Amino acid sequence: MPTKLIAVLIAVSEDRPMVLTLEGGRVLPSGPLEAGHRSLQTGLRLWVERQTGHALGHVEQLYTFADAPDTDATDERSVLISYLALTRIHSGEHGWRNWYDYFPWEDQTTPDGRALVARIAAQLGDWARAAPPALGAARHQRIALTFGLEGLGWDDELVLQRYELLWEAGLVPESSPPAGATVRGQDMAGDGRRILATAMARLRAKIRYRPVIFELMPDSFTLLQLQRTVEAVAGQAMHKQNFRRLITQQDLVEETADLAPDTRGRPARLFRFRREVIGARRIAGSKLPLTRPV
Amino acid sequence: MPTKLIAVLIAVSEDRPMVLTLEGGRVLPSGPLEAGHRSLQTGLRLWVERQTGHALGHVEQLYTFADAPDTDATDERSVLISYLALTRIHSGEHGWRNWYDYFPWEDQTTPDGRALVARIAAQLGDWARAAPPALGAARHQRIALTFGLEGLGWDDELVLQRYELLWEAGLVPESSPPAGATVRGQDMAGDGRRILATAMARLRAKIRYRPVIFELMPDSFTLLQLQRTVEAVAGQAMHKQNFRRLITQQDLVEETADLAPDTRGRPARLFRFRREVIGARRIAGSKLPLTRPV
DNA sequence: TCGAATTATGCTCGTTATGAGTATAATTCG
DNA sequence: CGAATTATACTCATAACGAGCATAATTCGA
Repeated sequence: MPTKLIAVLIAVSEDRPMVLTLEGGRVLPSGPLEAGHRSLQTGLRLWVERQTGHALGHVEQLYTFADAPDTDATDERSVLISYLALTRIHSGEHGWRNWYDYFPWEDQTTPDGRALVARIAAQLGDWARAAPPALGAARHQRIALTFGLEGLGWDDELVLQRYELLWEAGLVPESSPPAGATVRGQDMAGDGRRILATAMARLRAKIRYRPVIFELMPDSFTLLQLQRTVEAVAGQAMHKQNFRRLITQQDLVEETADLAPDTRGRPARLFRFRREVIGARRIAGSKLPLTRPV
Repeated sequence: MPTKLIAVLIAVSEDRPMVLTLEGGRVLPSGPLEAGHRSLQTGLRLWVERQTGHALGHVEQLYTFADAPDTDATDERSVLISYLALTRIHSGEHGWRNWYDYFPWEDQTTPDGRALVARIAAQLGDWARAAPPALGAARHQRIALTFGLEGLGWDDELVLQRYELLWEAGLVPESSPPAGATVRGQDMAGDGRRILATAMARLRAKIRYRPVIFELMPDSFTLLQLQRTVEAVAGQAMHKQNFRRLITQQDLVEETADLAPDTRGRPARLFRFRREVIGARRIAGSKLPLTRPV
C-alpha cells in the first residue's frame, strides 16, 4: 500500500487566490513517499521542487485520505497525505490557477457570486424535494446551513461541506451517480478538488487566529493590499476602517518610511509585518471565562 | 512501508480527563491499516474495538507522522495516522489513565501545577544559559512564551510545544540525549506521548469553537458538572457565574424538569445538550471585520 | 486650473461581549 | 439553629465590534 504526498500551494496574485497545478489544471503536485526521505515534509518538498521548480516556505499538514480504489479493483489503494503551503508567485511560473475557477460559488465578494449561490440553492432544493419527506427535511436543513440561506449567514469556512453536498446531490462531474446538470466550476482528477476544498477551508479558518496571511504578502504593502488579500482568501468583503483598526491595534504591522508608488487617490503608507509576533500568542480571545491567575 | 492507525480515546470521569491505554499505560490502541478496511476510520474502529472492547463515537483525525525508524535500522519505517476520539467510560473498563499522569505540568487548576511550572522553568533556564548567547536568548524567549512566564499568560493550547521544548532540553526520558534529571511525568513507548500531547492540544482548542465538550458529558448534567469537565480538559479554573452566562446565552443547553440528586448545598437544575445546534454555526465570533451583506 | 473621482486616515457612537464581583436563595450537616 | 455549601440573579466597568461620518491628499479629465 504506497503512500503519496500531495501539496496545495497557495499564493495571492493581483487580489486573486491562486493554486499551483500541473497537467492543465487537473492535478496537484504529488509523489510517493520514499524510504530515503528524512521526513514526510522533506519528501514533499523534494517532489514539489522537482515537479514545479518552486521551493516551499510555510507548510502545514492538512489531512490524510485513503483514496478511493482507482478504477481497477486491485487492492493497491494508496494513502494520501495532503499539505497546505503558503507562498508567493515568482515571475515566469505557470500552472497557477484561480481557485475560484474550481469553486466559483466560494467567491462571495461580488453580486455574481451571490447570484450563483441562489441558483445552486434552487438545484439543491430540487434534490431535497426528490427525497422522501423526513430525509428531504434533513437535506433542506443541511442546505440552508451550509449555504447560509434563510437568514443564516454565509460561513466561509464550510468549503468542504458545500462541495460534499454538491457531490452527494450529483451536481459535480466527480459524483458517482452524476445528475444530468452539473454546477459551474472546473473539476480535477481523483480527489483533487476535495483536497483543494480542505485547503481553502483550513486557510480561511487559520487567518482568523494566526497571522499566516503575511506569508502571502510581499515585504511591504499597504493596508488596502492586505485587506484585498484577506478578502480574496475569505471570499468576503470587509469594512475598510474596521479592518485597519483591527490590524493596527494588534501590533501586527509597523509603518515603514515609504509610501506606495503610482497610486490613484491619496498615496498610502507602506507597512511591514512584525516578524517578532510570529511565535507570539494567538490573535483572538479565549472564548472561555477564565479566572485571572492569583 | 506499513501504515498504522492509532487512537487517543478521551473521557472525563470524576472531573479528571482520562485516556485509554494498554500495556500498563505505555501504549495507545493501534493496528495496521489493512486492505480489507473500507476506510481509515473503519479500520481504526475495528482495531480499537478488538483491543479494548470500546466502541467509538465522535472521531476526528489528528496528525500523520512518519515515526522515527525503530531501534533497528531497516527502512521499515511506518506511517502513523493518529485519531482523537471522545467518549464516556463504561463501568468495568480498565486501562483508563489520568492524562495529567503523563503531563503533570498541564494541570494549572491547582497551586501545585503552578509550582511545578516554576520548577520546570528553572531547569529550562539552566538549559538556555548553557547555550551560546544568541541561541540562549532565543531559547529564553521560547520558554517564556510556551510556559507563560514574565507576565505572558499561560496558553493551554501549547501542550505540544511545551513537550517538544522539554524533549529538546533533554528533560524527558524519551529525549535522545537525555540530560541527567528529568521532569516528573510518566512516559510512553515510541511517539505515544507526542501523540497524546497533540490530542490534548486539539481538544483544548476545539472546545473553544465547537460544542464537542458535550461528547464527554452524560445525557443530563448540572452547569457545575459541565464547568468541571471543561476545566479538567483545559487545565484551567474558570469564573463560575460567567461560565454559566456563556453557556446559557448561546442556547447550547436547555433545562430539564429535574434537579440533581444527592447534592450538598442548594440542588442544581439539570440541563440537556440541545443536539439541534450540532450542525449549526460555530460558537465564537468571526474575528474579521466583515461588511454586512446587502 | 478647477472640480470630480478616488483612496487614505482619523474619529465617534451605539451595541455587545467580557472580566470581576455583590447579593440572595436553597440546601445539607453538625 | 447556625455554619458551610452550592446555585442563581444582577450590576458595573471596560474592551471589542459594527457602522458610519468627516476630512485629507492625491490623480485626472474638462
